[in-house]
Amino acid sequence: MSLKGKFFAFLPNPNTSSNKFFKSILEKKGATIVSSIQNCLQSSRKEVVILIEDSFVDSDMHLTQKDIFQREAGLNDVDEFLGKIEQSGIQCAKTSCITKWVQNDKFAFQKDDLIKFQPSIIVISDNADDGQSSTDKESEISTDVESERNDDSNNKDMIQASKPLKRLLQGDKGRASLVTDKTKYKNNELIIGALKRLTKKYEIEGEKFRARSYRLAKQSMENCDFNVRSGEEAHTKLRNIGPSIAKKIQVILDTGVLPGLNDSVGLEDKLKYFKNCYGIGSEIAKRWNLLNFESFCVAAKKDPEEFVSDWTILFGWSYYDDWLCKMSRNECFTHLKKVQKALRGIDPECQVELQGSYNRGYSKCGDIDLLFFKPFCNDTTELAKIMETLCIKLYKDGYIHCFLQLTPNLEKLFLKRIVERFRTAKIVGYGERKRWYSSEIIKKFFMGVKLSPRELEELKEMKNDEGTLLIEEEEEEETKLKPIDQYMSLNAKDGNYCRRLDFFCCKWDELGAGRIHYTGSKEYNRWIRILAAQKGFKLTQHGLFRNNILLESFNERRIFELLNLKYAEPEHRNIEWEKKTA
DNA sequence: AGGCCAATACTG
DNA sequence: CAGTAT
DNA sequence: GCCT
Repeated sequence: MSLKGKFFAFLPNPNTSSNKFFKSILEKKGATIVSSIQNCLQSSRKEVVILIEDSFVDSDMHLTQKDIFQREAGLNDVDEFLGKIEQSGIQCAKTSCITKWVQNDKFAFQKDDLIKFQPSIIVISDNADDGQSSTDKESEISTDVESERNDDSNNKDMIQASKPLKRLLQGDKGRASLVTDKTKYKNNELIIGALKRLTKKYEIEGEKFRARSYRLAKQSMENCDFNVRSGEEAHTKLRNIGPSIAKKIQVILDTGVLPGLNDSVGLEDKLKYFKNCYGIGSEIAKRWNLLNFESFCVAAKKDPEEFVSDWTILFGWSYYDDWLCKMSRNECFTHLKKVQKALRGIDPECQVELQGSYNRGYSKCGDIDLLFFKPFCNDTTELAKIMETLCIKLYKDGYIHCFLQLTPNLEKLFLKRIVERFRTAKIVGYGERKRWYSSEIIKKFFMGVKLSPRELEELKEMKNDEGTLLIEEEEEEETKLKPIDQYMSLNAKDGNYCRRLDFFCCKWDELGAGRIHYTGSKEYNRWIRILAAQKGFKLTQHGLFRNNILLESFNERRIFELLNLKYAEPEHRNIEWEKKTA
């Protein structure tokens, strides 16, 4: 297929990342991209095709969400503009037509590809129910978005929930007051600190809702603009502070220490020791603690079944210290390059991107999150196979040191290592287990990897990336594997740490939603999804929905727009950090 | 007394 | 389903 | 653990 002599223009915004990508596709085929839409109108060349982003075209091939379209395209009057296009006879199609052309290797319009400009009142006569309901839905959406916007500007729903978080996105005014409020009241600072620790404590113990209550109480304290003098005062004047927390506040004010917490610090640490191991969550940690285990070796002896049913715990134990240790951005990037290079030899069209804390600009990353996708490919099974092939290659190259999930193919390679770990742990019951793979095809790969000594040397010689804006995180004192458990350790003694590497894949059509999901942070995902739910949407890694109807999944910015949010760069999706730098 | 809850994928 | 993970 |  050659597109020589053909002209294309993208609307409403030619500079989105997806459109940039589409441009390069068309240019490769010989097409010319018209940057200014005014130009193509003036010259009134009929060979121009205008490509309009799918999300602005409804099922009847009419333009919807005109207000947003107008703003994004930088137009003064959409209707006037559309009139001109119609007059000149320029063809308009959905951007996704490119996908069709590429797949069929043919540039041609089919019957319903072209966007219609005549308002079709006729639709109703055909099938009253269908036509009616679908147009109803569209108008419902746009009016709702509209009314949300009005609400926001009146600051109505801002006061209700997650006030500090909303303020974060509101610019500098809110931030400044947040800071001055905070530092003025000494009592409150003390109480907030205590509530924060209690929240963390209950999170470790897996007490989801109790933790939530403390979190909400903490937020109330943070938004409180007077000095709290008694527990009773806090209870009556603030939301989310009930009798129990009020009582604790009173004790803090009286004695300066928080009740119950100092006593249970021991418990907290014991649970943490187990929970820090990959594969151990709050439930197993609690159980082992109740059984008075204080080390993995005791657990291995007295509760070997747990290790046989979830063998990944063995590797969590083996790499305990390494996996708690964070790496530099440079190292993260080196891992990406390594994977990318291997991927080119397997499927050059497949692409891979860093997500997670790296993407959010952290100077230290706990793991490497890689997202795989392939232009126009919506077949995750195909992606899964590519990833599996890649894993096999990287394992044979000595880069991958362990898998935390297996397919039959990977099991063949890796079984020896699992057996070796069981022997070292002196656990015998593993022989009864017949298979160690979970399913034929897996779509997420979790593993442990190490750079080669040579790559590590190169890394050391690299310049620091201090020049860029980096986000530092306060260091937490790390728990170390106890000496008694060291016999299983495969932790680095030479500075070459084992790193956690995750492969995810994503359908091409869901790239935007997938990026939001895997970029995180966890807290940000929670926050934005609650917000979405409050506005009647549902946000997942597969897209933004309303009444289970997909509204958008490809275009990241548009998801923000539909939620009436300003686009947040990944660096601004870090809740704790945003608060601190406010 | 019962709801609150991010939403989802994978394993046994 | 519970548990752990992202 | 707080809210309804």
